[in-house]
Amino acid sequence: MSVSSRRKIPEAALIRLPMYLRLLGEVTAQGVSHISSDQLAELAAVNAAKVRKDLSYLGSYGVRGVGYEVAFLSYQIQRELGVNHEWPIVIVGAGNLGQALANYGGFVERGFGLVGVFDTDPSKIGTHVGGICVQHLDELSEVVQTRGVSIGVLATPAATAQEAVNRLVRAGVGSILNFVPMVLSVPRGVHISKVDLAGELQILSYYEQQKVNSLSHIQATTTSSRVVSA
Amino acid sequence: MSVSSRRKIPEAALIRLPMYLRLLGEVTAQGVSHISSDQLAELAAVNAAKVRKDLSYLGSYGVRGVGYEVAFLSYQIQRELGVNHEWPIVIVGAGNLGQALANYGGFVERGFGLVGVFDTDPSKIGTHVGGICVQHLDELSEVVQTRGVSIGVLATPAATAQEAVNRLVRAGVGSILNFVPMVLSVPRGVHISKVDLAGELQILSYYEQQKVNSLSHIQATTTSSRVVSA
DNA sequence: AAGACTTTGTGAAAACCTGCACGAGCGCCT
DNA sequence: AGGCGCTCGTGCAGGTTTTCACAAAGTCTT
Repeated sequence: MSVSSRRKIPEAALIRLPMYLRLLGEVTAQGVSHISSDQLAELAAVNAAKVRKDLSYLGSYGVRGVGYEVAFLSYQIQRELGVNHEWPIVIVGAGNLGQALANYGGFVERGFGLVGVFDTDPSKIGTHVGGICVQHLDELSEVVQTRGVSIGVLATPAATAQEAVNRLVRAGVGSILNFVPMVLSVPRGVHISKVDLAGELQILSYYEQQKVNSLSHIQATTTSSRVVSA
Repeated sequence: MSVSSRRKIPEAALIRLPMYLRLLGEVTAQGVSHISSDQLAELAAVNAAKVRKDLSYLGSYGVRGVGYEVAFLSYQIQRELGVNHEWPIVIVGAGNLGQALANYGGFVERGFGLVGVFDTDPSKIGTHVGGICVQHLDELSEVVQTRGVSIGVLATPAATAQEAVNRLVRAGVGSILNFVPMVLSVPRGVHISKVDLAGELQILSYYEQQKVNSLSHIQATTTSSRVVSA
Protein backbone atom coordinates (compact mmCIF):
# COMPACT_ATOMS: atom_id res chain seq x y z
CA MET A 1 0.00 0.00 0.00
CA SER A 2 1.26 3.43 -0.86
CA VAL A 3 2.67 5.24 2.13
CA SER A 4 0.66 8.44 1.79
CA SER A 5 -2.71 6.70 1.64
CA ARG A 6 -1.91 4.73 4.81
CA ARG A 7 -4.68 6.56 6.63
CA LYS A 8 -7.17 9.19 5.75
CA ILE A 9 -6.64 12.53 7.43
CA PRO A 10 -9.71 13.95 9.19
CA GLU A 11 -11.08 17.05 7.49
CA ALA A 12 -10.50 19.21 10.56
CA ALA A 13 -6.83 18.33 10.67
CA LEU A 14 -6.38 18.60 6.91
CA ILE A 15 -7.52 22.21 6.94
CA ARG A 16 -4.64 23.13 9.24
CA LEU A 17 -1.87 21.43 7.28
CA PRO A 18 -1.42 24.29 4.78
CA MET A 19 -0.98 26.66 7.72
CA TYR A 20 1.64 24.47 9.38
CA LEU A 21 3.44 24.12 6.06
CA ARG A 22 3.53 27.86 5.58
CA LEU A 23 4.81 28.46 9.10
CA LEU A 24 7.50 25.85 8.66
CA GLY A 25 8.60 27.64 5.50
CA GLU A 26 8.87 30.85 7.46
CA VAL A 27 10.97 29.40 10.25
CA THR A 28 13.20 27.67 7.70
CA ALA A 29 13.88 31.08 6.17
CA GLN A 30 14.94 32.19 9.64
CA GLY A 31 17.43 29.36 9.82
CA VAL A 32 15.56 27.24 12.36
CA SER A 33 16.23 23.54 11.89
CA HIS A 34 14.10 21.98 14.63
CA ILE A 35 10.79 22.95 16.17
CA SER A 36 8.68 21.61 19.02
CA SER A 37 4.92 21.19 18.93
CA ASP A 38 4.74 23.93 21.55
CA GLN A 39 6.58 26.39 19.37
CA LEU A 40 4.61 25.50 16.25
CA ALA A 41 1.40 25.74 18.24
CA GLU A 42 2.37 29.21 19.38
CA LEU A 43 3.01 30.31 15.81
CA ALA A 44 -0.24 28.80 14.61
CA ALA A 45 -2.18 30.09 17.60
CA VAL A 46 -3.60 26.66 18.39
CA ASN A 47 -3.27 24.07 21.15
CA ALA A 48 -0.01 22.08 21.18
CA ALA A 49 -1.79 18.75 21.59
CA LYS A 50 -3.76 19.55 18.47
CA VAL A 51 -0.58 20.15 16.54
CA ARG A 52 0.82 16.81 17.66
CA LYS A 53 -2.36 14.95 16.83
CA ASP A 54 -2.64 16.64 13.45
CA LEU A 55 0.95 15.73 12.61
CA SER A 56 0.53 12.21 13.92
CA TYR A 57 -1.91 11.51 11.08
CA LEU A 58 1.05 11.83 8.71
CA GLY A 59 3.17 9.39 10.67
CA SER A 60 5.59 9.52 13.57
CA TYR A 61 7.96 12.14 12.31
CA GLY A 62 8.87 13.80 15.59
CA VAL A 63 11.67 12.90 17.97
CA ARG A 64 10.86 12.77 21.65
CA GLY A 65 12.78 15.26 23.69
CA VAL A 66 13.81 17.12 20.52
CA GLY A 67 10.82 18.04 18.41
CA TYR A 68 10.39 17.95 14.64
CA GLU A 69 13.06 18.53 12.05
CA VAL A 70 11.65 21.42 10.06
CA ALA A 71 12.86 20.38 6.61
CA PHE A 72 11.78 16.78 7.02
CA LEU A 73 8.37 17.68 8.41
CA SER A 74 7.83 20.22 5.62
CA TYR A 75 8.59 17.56 3.08
CA GLN A 76 6.18 15.09 4.66
CA ILE A 77 3.34 17.62 4.76
CA GLN A 78 4.05 18.57 1.16
CA ARG A 79 3.99 14.97 0.10
CA GLU A 80 0.76 14.31 1.94
CA LEU A 81 -0.91 17.38 0.47
CA GLY A 82 0.48 16.51 -2.91
CA VAL A 83 2.21 19.86 -3.22
CA ASN A 84 5.70 18.44 -3.63
CA HIS A 85 5.05 18.84 -7.34
CA GLU A 86 3.31 21.63 -9.22
CA TRP A 87 -0.37 21.41 -10.12
CA PRO A 88 -1.63 23.13 -13.23
CA ILE A 89 -4.86 25.05 -12.65
CA VAL A 90 -7.41 26.83 -14.79
CA ILE A 91 -9.65 29.76 -13.93
CA VAL A 92 -13.12 29.97 -15.43
CA GLY A 93 -14.52 33.50 -15.48
CA ALA A 94 -12.31 36.47 -16.32
CA GLY A 95 -14.33 39.11 -14.52
CA ASN A 96 -13.16 41.14 -11.59
CA LEU A 97 -12.45 38.28 -9.29
CA GLY A 98 -11.17 35.92 -11.97
CA GLN A 99 -8.64 38.49 -13.11
CA ALA A 100 -7.49 39.21 -9.60
CA LEU A 101 -7.06 35.52 -8.89
CA ALA A 102 -5.13 35.11 -12.15
CA ASN A 103 -2.79 37.88 -11.05
CA TYR A 104 -2.55 36.65 -7.47
CA GLY A 105 1.03 35.67 -6.82
CA GLY A 106 0.19 33.43 -3.88
CA PHE A 107 -0.94 30.56 -6.07
CA VAL A 108 2.23 30.06 -8.06
CA GLU A 109 4.26 30.72 -4.93
CA ARG A 110 2.62 27.74 -3.29
CA GLY A 111 2.72 25.28 -6.12
CA PHE A 112 -0.08 26.09 -8.52
CA GLY A 113 0.66 27.12 -12.08
CA LEU A 114 -2.02 28.89 -14.05
CA VAL A 115 -2.34 27.34 -17.51
CA GLY A 116 -5.63 28.76 -18.70
CA VAL A 117 -8.21 31.49 -18.15
CA PHE A 118 -11.60 31.09 -19.80
CA ASP A 119 -14.65 33.20 -20.42
CA THR A 120 -17.49 33.44 -22.90
CA ASP A 121 -17.50 37.23 -23.24
CA PRO A 122 -15.97 38.07 -26.66
CA SER A 123 -14.63 41.37 -25.30
CA LYS A 124 -12.54 39.48 -22.73
CA ILE A 125 -11.18 36.80 -25.05
CA GLY A 126 -7.72 37.61 -26.31
CA THR A 127 -6.89 39.93 -23.43
CA HIS A 128 -4.05 38.93 -21.13
CA VAL A 129 -4.39 38.38 -17.40
CA GLY A 130 -1.78 36.87 -15.13
CA GLY A 131 0.47 36.24 -18.12
CA ILE A 132 -2.21 34.13 -19.79
CA CYS A 133 -4.32 34.87 -22.83
CA VAL A 134 -8.03 34.56 -22.05
CA GLN A 135 -9.61 31.85 -24.20
CA HIS A 136 -13.18 30.96 -25.01
CA LEU A 137 -14.78 28.43 -22.72
CA ASP A 138 -15.05 26.08 -25.69
CA GLU A 139 -11.27 25.65 -25.53
CA LEU A 140 -11.44 24.48 -21.91
CA SER A 141 -11.59 20.77 -22.60
CA GLU A 142 -8.62 20.89 -24.95
CA VAL A 143 -6.42 22.72 -22.44
CA VAL A 144 -7.49 20.61 -19.48
CA GLN A 145 -6.65 17.45 -21.37
CA THR A 146 -3.36 18.46 -22.95
CA ARG A 147 -2.06 20.08 -19.77
CA GLY A 148 -3.40 17.43 -17.43
CA VAL A 149 -5.37 19.88 -15.30
CA SER A 150 -7.31 18.43 -12.40
CA ILE A 151 -8.03 21.55 -10.34
CA GLY A 152 -10.24 24.40 -11.51
CA VAL A 153 -11.20 27.75 -10.02
CA LEU A 154 -14.69 29.04 -10.64
CA ALA A 155 -15.29 32.80 -10.72
CA THR A 156 -18.11 33.32 -13.22
CA PRO A 157 -21.38 35.20 -12.71
CA ALA A 158 -23.95 33.12 -10.81
CA ALA A 159 -26.13 32.64 -13.89
CA THR A 160 -23.51 30.67 -15.79
CA ALA A 161 -21.78 28.94 -12.88
CA GLN A 162 -23.52 25.58 -13.07
CA GLU A 163 -22.90 25.31 -16.79
CA ALA A 164 -19.24 26.19 -16.22
CA VAL A 165 -19.01 23.48 -13.56
CA ASN A 166 -20.54 20.96 -15.93
CA ARG A 167 -17.92 21.82 -18.52
CA LEU A 168 -15.09 21.59 -16.02
CA VAL A 169 -16.27 18.18 -14.91
CA ARG A 170 -16.78 16.96 -18.46
CA ALA A 171 -13.30 18.15 -19.35
CA GLY A 172 -11.91 15.99 -16.55
CA VAL A 173 -11.32 18.39 -13.66
CA GLY A 174 -11.66 16.55 -10.37
CA SER A 175 -11.66 19.38 -7.83
CA ILE A 176 -13.16 22.84 -7.99
CA LEU A 177 -12.65 25.91 -5.87
CA ASN A 178 -15.88 27.87 -6.12
CA PHE A 179 -16.05 31.61 -5.54
CA VAL A 180 -19.59 31.93 -6.85
CA PRO A 181 -22.17 32.28 -4.07
CA MET A 182 -24.31 29.41 -5.30
CA VAL A 183 -24.90 25.80 -4.41
CA LEU A 184 -23.54 23.80 -7.32
CA SER A 185 -24.10 20.17 -8.06
CA VAL A 186 -21.30 17.90 -9.12
CA PRO A 187 -21.19 14.17 -9.75
CA ARG A 188 -19.96 11.87 -7.00
CA GLY A 189 -16.18 11.78 -6.88
CA VAL A 190 -15.71 15.41 -7.81
CA HIS A 191 -14.66 17.58 -4.93
CA ILE A 192 -15.98 21.11 -4.65
CA SER A 193 -15.12 23.61 -1.96
CA LYS A 194 -16.52 27.07 -1.73
CA VAL A 195 -15.42 30.51 -0.62
CA ASP A 196 -18.29 32.91 -0.07
CA LEU A 197 -16.68 36.31 0.35
CA ALA A 198 -19.84 38.23 1.25
CA GLY A 199 -20.90 35.34 3.47
CA GLU A 200 -17.70 35.72 5.46
CA LEU A 201 -18.51 39.37 6.03
CA GLN A 202 -22.03 38.49 7.11
CA ILE A 203 -20.59 36.21 9.75
CA LEU A 204 -18.41 39.04 11.02
CA SER A 205 -21.46 41.27 10.94
CA TYR A 206 -23.16 38.84 13.32
CA TYR A 207 -20.37 39.23 15.87
CA GLU A 208 -20.45 43.01 15.56
CA GLN A 209 -24.22 43.01 15.91
CA GLN A 210 -23.87 40.90 19.06
CA LYS A 211 -21.57 43.55 20.50
CA VAL A 212 -24.09 46.27 19.70
CA ASN A 213 -26.89 44.22 21.20
CA SER A 214 -25.08 43.52 24.42
CA LEU A 215 -24.21 47.18 24.78
CA SER A 216 -27.82 48.26 24.29
CA HIS A 217 -28.82 45.53 26.72
CA ILE A 218 -26.56 47.00 29.39
CA GLN A 219 -27.90 50.44 28.62
CA ALA A 220 -31.48 49.18 28.83
CA THR A 221 -30.74 47.48 32.14
CA THR A 222 -29.11 50.62 33.49
CA THR A 223 -32.00 52.73 32.33
CA SER A 224 -34.65 50.49 33.85
CA SER A 225 -32.82 50.29 37.18
CA ARG A 226 -32.72 54.05 37.14
CA VAL A 227 -36.44 54.06 36.59
CA VAL A 228 -36.95 51.58 39.39
CA SER A 229 -34.70 53.47 41.76
CA ALA A 230 -36.34 56.79 40.89
CA MET B 1 -33.13 41.25 27.41
CA SER B 2 -32.78 42.03 23.74
CA VAL B 3 -34.47 39.48 21.53
CA SER B 4 -31.57 38.80 19.20
CA SER B 5 -29.07 38.05 21.96
CA ARG B 6 -31.47 35.54 23.53
CA ARG B 7 -29.08 32.71 22.72
CA LYS B 8 -25.74 32.36 21.11
CA ILE B 9 -25.76 30.57 17.77
CA PRO B 10 -23.24 27.73 17.45
CA GLU B 11 -20.44 28.49 15.02
CA ALA B 12 -21.35 25.57 12.76
CA ALA B 13 -24.92 26.80 12.36
CA LEU B 14 -23.88 30.44 11.98
CA ILE B 15 -21.75 29.61 8.97
CA ARG B 16 -24.80 28.29 7.12
CA LEU B 17 -27.07 31.25 7.79
CA PRO B 18 -25.66 33.41 4.97
CA MET B 19 -26.35 30.54 2.57
CA TYR B 20 -29.93 30.11 3.74
CA LEU B 21 -30.45 33.85 3.47
CA ARG B 22 -29.17 33.91 -0.07
CA LEU B 23 -31.35 30.97 -1.09
CA LEU B 24 -34.39 32.60 0.47
CA GLY B 25 -33.66 35.70 -1.58
CA GLU B 26 -33.58 33.58 -4.71
CA VAL B 27 -36.88 31.86 -4.06
CA THR B 28 -38.47 35.19 -3.16
CA ALA B 29 -37.45 36.44 -6.60
CA GLN B 30 -39.26 33.43 -8.03
CA GLY B 31 -42.41 34.44 -6.18
CA VAL B 32 -42.35 31.69 -3.58
CA SER B 33 -43.96 32.78 -0.31
CA HIS B 34 -43.55 29.67 1.86
CA ILE B 35 -40.87 27.02 2.06
CA SER B 36 -40.46 23.82 4.05
CA SER B 37 -37.27 22.69 5.70
CA ASP B 38 -37.18 19.86 3.18
CA GLN B 39 -37.24 22.23 0.24
CA LEU B 40 -34.67 24.57 1.75
CA ALA B 41 -32.48 21.60 2.61
CA GLU B 42 -32.64 20.45 -1.00
CA LEU B 43 -31.56 23.88 -2.23
CA ALA B 44 -28.76 24.09 0.30
CA ALA B 45 -27.71 20.48 -0.26
CA VAL B 46 -27.84 19.68 3.43
CA ASN B 47 -29.96 17.54 5.75
CA ALA B 48 -33.47 18.84 6.50
CA ALA B 49 -33.13 18.23 10.23
CA LYS B 50 -30.01 20.35 10.17
CA VAL B 51 -31.91 23.19 8.53
CA ARG B 52 -34.62 23.03 11.18
CA LYS B 53 -32.09 22.91 14.00
CA ASP B 54 -30.11 25.79 12.54
CA LEU B 55 -33.23 27.90 12.19
CA SER B 56 -34.45 26.94 15.65
CA TYR B 57 -31.52 28.86 17.12
CA LEU B 58 -33.17 32.03 15.83
CA GLY B 59 -36.50 31.19 17.45
CA SER B 60 -39.61 29.27 16.49
CA TYR B 61 -40.40 30.95 13.23
CA GLY B 62 -41.84 27.99 11.34
CA VAL B 63 -45.45 26.87 11.26
CA ARG B 64 -46.10 23.18 11.70
CA GLY B 65 -47.79 21.66 8.71
CA VAL B 66 -46.96 24.70 6.59
CA GLY B 67 -43.26 25.53 6.70
CA TYR B 68 -41.56 28.90 6.93
CA GLU B 69 -42.80 32.15 5.48
CA VAL B 70 -39.93 33.20 3.24
CA ALA B 71 -40.13 36.94 3.82
CA PHE B 72 -40.46 36.62 7.56
CA LEU B 73 -37.67 34.06 7.86
CA SER B 74 -35.41 36.20 5.67
CA TYR B 75 -36.03 39.14 7.93
CA GLN B 76 -35.24 37.14 11.04
CA ILE B 77 -31.99 35.80 9.62
CA GLN B 78 -31.04 39.30 8.51
CA ARG B 79 -31.77 40.69 11.93
CA GLU B 80 -29.78 37.97 13.64
CA LEU B 81 -26.81 38.42 11.32
CA GLY B 82 -27.14 42.17 11.68
CA VAL B 83 -27.49 42.63 7.93
CA ASN B 84 -30.88 44.33 8.10
CA HIS B 85 -28.89 47.52 7.94
CA GLU B 86 -25.82 48.40 5.90
CA TRP B 87 -22.35 48.06 7.38
CA PRO B 88 -19.62 50.38 6.19
CA ILE B 89 -16.36 48.56 5.49
CA VAL B 90 -12.80 49.53 4.70
CA ILE B 91 -10.19 47.66 2.72
CA VAL B 92 -6.55 47.92 3.71
CA GLY B 93 -4.17 47.11 0.88
CA ALA B 94 -4.87 48.27 -2.66
CA GLY B 95 -2.84 45.61 -4.44
CA ASN B 96 -4.22 43.01 -6.76
CA LEU B 97 -6.58 41.42 -4.34
CA GLY B 98 -7.54 44.62 -2.55
CA GLN B 99 -8.55 46.21 -5.84
CA ALA B 100 -10.55 43.20 -6.93
CA LEU B 101 -12.36 43.11 -3.60
CA ALA B 102 -13.06 46.83 -3.89
CA ASN B 103 -14.62 46.25 -7.29
CA TYR B 104 -16.44 43.11 -6.22
CA GLY B 105 -20.16 43.77 -6.51
CA GLY B 106 -21.13 40.97 -4.13
CA PHE B 107 -20.30 43.00 -1.04
CA VAL B 108 -22.56 45.96 -1.65
CA GLU B 109 -25.24 43.61 -2.97
CA ARG B 110 -25.30 41.89 0.39
CA GLY B 111 -25.23 44.86 2.67
CA PHE B 112 -21.65 46.10 2.88
CA GLY B 113 -20.76 49.56 1.66
CA LEU B 114 -17.15 50.35 0.91
CA VAL B 115 -16.18 53.67 2.49
CA GLY B 116 -12.42 53.56 2.28
CA VAL B 117 -9.43 51.89 0.61
CA PHE B 118 -6.03 52.39 2.16
CA ASP B 119 -2.45 51.72 1.22
CA THR B 120 1.00 53.10 1.99
CA ASP B 121 2.34 52.98 -1.56
CA PRO B 122 2.44 56.60 -2.87
CA SER B 123 1.85 55.38 -6.45
CA LYS B 124 -1.47 53.85 -5.39
CA ILE B 125 -2.73 56.76 -3.33
CA GLY B 126 -5.09 58.99 -5.29
CA THR B 127 -6.06 56.29 -7.77
CA HIS B 128 -9.68 55.17 -7.79
CA VAL B 129 -10.84 51.62 -7.16
CA GLY B 130 -14.42 50.53 -6.66
CA GLY B 131 -15.57 54.13 -6.84
CA ILE B 132 -13.32 55.07 -3.94
CA CYS B 133 -10.16 57.14 -3.88
CA VAL B 134 -7.26 55.24 -2.31
CA GLN B 135 -6.02 57.06 0.77
CA HIS B 136 -2.87 56.79 2.83
CA LEU B 137 -3.08 54.40 5.75
CA ASP B 138 -2.55 57.37 8.06
CA GLU B 139 -6.09 58.50 7.17
CA LEU B 140 -7.56 55.19 8.32
CA SER B 141 -8.38 56.21 11.85
CA GLU B 142 -10.15 59.37 10.72
CA VAL B 143 -12.37 57.51 8.25
CA VAL B 144 -13.13 54.62 10.61
CA GLN B 145 -14.23 57.02 13.29
CA THR B 146 -16.25 59.46 11.22
CA ARG B 147 -17.98 56.73 9.24
CA GLY B 148 -18.46 54.41 12.18
CA VAL B 149 -16.68 51.48 10.54
CA SER B 150 -16.44 48.29 12.56
CA ILE B 151 -15.49 45.77 9.87
CA GLY B 152 -12.24 45.83 7.94
CA VAL B 153 -10.82 43.73 5.13
CA LEU B 154 -7.12 43.02 5.11
CA ALA B 155 -5.33 42.47 1.80
CA THR B 156 -1.83 43.83 2.27
CA PRO B 157 1.48 42.06 1.64
CA ALA B 158 2.42 39.71 4.48
CA ALA B 159 5.24 41.92 5.67
CA THR B 160 2.96 44.79 6.62
CA ALA B 161 -0.14 42.83 7.65
CA GLN B 162 0.38 42.82 11.41
CA GLU B 163 1.03 46.55 11.45
CA ALA B 164 -2.11 47.11 9.39
CA VAL B 165 -4.10 45.01 11.83
CA ASN B 166 -2.76 47.01 14.74
CA ARG B 167 -3.89 50.20 13.05
CA LEU B 168 -7.32 48.79 12.28
CA VAL B 169 -7.75 47.76 15.88
CA ARG B 170 -6.47 51.07 17.22
CA ALA B 171 -8.85 52.90 14.91
CA GLY B 172 -11.74 50.98 16.44
CA VAL B 173 -12.47 48.19 13.98
CA GLY B 174 -13.92 45.18 15.82
CA SER B 175 -13.87 42.48 13.15
CA ILE B 176 -11.37 41.76 10.41
CA LEU B 177 -11.56 39.57 7.34
CA ASN B 178 -8.01 38.53 6.62
CA PHE B 179 -6.86 37.48 3.15
CA VAL B 180 -3.18 37.55 4.07
CA PRO B 181 -1.76 34.07 4.62
CA MET B 182 -0.38 34.87 8.05
CA VAL B 183 -1.37 34.25 11.63
CA LEU B 184 -2.18 37.65 13.06
CA SER B 185 -2.59 38.58 16.67
CA VAL B 186 -5.44 40.75 17.85
CA PRO B 187 -6.51 41.81 21.32
CA ARG B 188 -9.28 39.89 23.06
CA GLY B 189 -12.67 41.00 21.84
CA VAL B 190 -11.59 41.62 18.26
CA HIS B 191 -12.80 38.99 15.85
CA ILE B 192 -10.60 37.89 12.98
CA SER B 193 -11.48 35.37 10.33
CA LYS B 194 -9.22 34.29 7.56
CA VAL B 195 -9.46 33.22 3.95
CA ASP B 196 -6.34 31.48 2.71
CA LEU B 197 -6.78 31.21 -1.05
CA ALA B 198 -3.70 29.11 -1.76
CA GLY B 199 -4.47 27.03 1.32
CA GLU B 200 -7.84 26.14 -0.15
CA LEU B 201 -6.13 24.92 -3.29
CA GLN B 202 -3.68 22.87 -1.25
CA ILE B 203 -6.61 21.11 0.39
CA LEU B 204 -8.03 20.30 -3.04
CA SER B 205 -4.60 19.14 -4.07
CA TYR B 206 -4.70 16.63 -1.21
CA TYR B 207 -7.89 15.09 -2.55
CA GLU B 208 -6.48 14.93 -6.07
CA GLN B 209 -3.28 13.39 -4.77
CA GLN B 210 -5.33 10.76 -2.93
CA LYS B 211 -7.01 9.86 -6.22
CA VAL B 212 -3.62 9.51 -7.90
CA ASN B 213 -2.30 7.43 -5.03
CA SER B 214 -5.22 5.04 -5.01
CA LEU B 215 -4.88 4.60 -8.78
CA SER B 216 -1.19 3.82 -8.52
CA HIS B 217 -2.01 1.47 -5.69
CA ILE B 218 -4.38 -0.45 -7.93
CA GLN B 219 -1.79 -0.44 -10.66
CA ALA B 220 0.89 -1.66 -8.26
CA THR B 221 -1.40 -4.44 -7.05
CA THR B 222 -2.24 -5.41 -10.64
CA THR B 223 1.42 -5.37 -11.60
CA SER B 224 2.52 -7.51 -8.70
CA SER B 225 -0.25 -10.04 -9.32
CA ARG B 226 0.87 -10.19 -12.92
CA VAL B 227 4.37 -10.92 -11.70
CA VAL B 228 3.02 -13.59 -9.38
CA SER B 229 0.89 -15.14 -12.10
CA ALA B 230 3.71 -15.00 -14.65
C1' DA C 1 25.62 4.78 33.59
C1' DA C 2 22.09 6.84 36.00
C1' DG C 3 19.09 10.45 36.89
C1' DA C 4 17.00 14.83 35.48
C1' DC C 5 14.77 17.01 31.93
C1' DT C 6 12.34 17.54 27.59
C1' DT C 7 8.97 16.45 24.17
C1' DT C 8 6.36 13.16 21.44
C1' DG C 9 2.38 10.13 20.55
C1' DT C 10 -1.93 8.66 22.14
C1' DG C 11 -5.77 6.85 25.25
C1' DA C 12 -9.60 8.81 27.42
C1' DA C 13 -12.74 12.51 28.67
C1' DA C 14 -15.19 16.41 27.30
C1' DA C 15 -17.26 19.32 23.99
C1' DC C 16 -19.40 19.93 19.85
C1' DC C 17 -21.99 18.64 15.69
C1' DT C 18 -25.05 15.72 12.85
C1' DG C 19 -28.93 12.91 11.71
C1' DC C 20 -32.76 10.08 13.03
C1' DA C 21 -37.14 9.54 14.84
C1' DC C 22 -41.08 11.08 16.75
C1' DG C 23 -44.26 13.96 19.56
C1' DA C 24 -46.69 18.25 18.99
C1' DG C 25 -49.10 21.64 16.55
C1' DC C 26 -51.32 23.50 12.49
C1' DG C 27 -54.46 23.61 8.30
C1' DC C 28 -57.80 21.37 5.53
C1' DC C 29 -61.57 18.44 4.42
C1' DT C 30 -65.69 16.29 5.39
C1' DA D 1 -66.19 19.26 15.36
C1' DG D 2 -63.24 15.61 14.46
C1' DG D 3 -60.00 13.17 11.87
C1' DC D 4 -56.19 13.29 8.56
C1' DG D 5 -52.04 14.74 6.57
C1' DC D 6 -48.22 17.64 6.74
C1' DT D 7 -44.18 19.79 8.85
C1' DC D 8 -41.87 21.88 12.76
C1' DG D 9 -39.06 21.51 16.94
C1' DT D 10 -36.19 18.63 19.65
C1' DG D 11 -34.52 14.49 22.61
C1' DC D 12 -31.26 11.23 21.80
C1' DA D 13 -27.75 8.36 19.78
C1' DG D 14 -23.75 8.26 17.01
C1' DG D 15 -19.85 10.57 15.10
C1' DT D 16 -16.18 13.95 15.00
C1' DT D 17 -13.09 17.24 17.07
C1' DT D 18 -10.69 19.18 20.88
C1' DT D 19 -8.26 19.01 25.06
C1' DC D 20 -6.10 16.85 28.91
C1' DA D 21 -2.81 13.98 30.95
C1' DC D 22 0.71 10.77 31.02
C1' DA D 23 3.73 6.83 29.62
C1' DA D 24 7.40 6.22 26.39
C1' DA D 25 11.50 7.68 24.43
C1' DG D 26 14.79 10.59 23.52
C1' DT D 27 18.88 14.20 25.13
C1' DC D 28 22.01 16.20 28.46
C1' DT D 29 24.69 16.48 32.68
C1' DT D 30 27.41 14.69 35.96
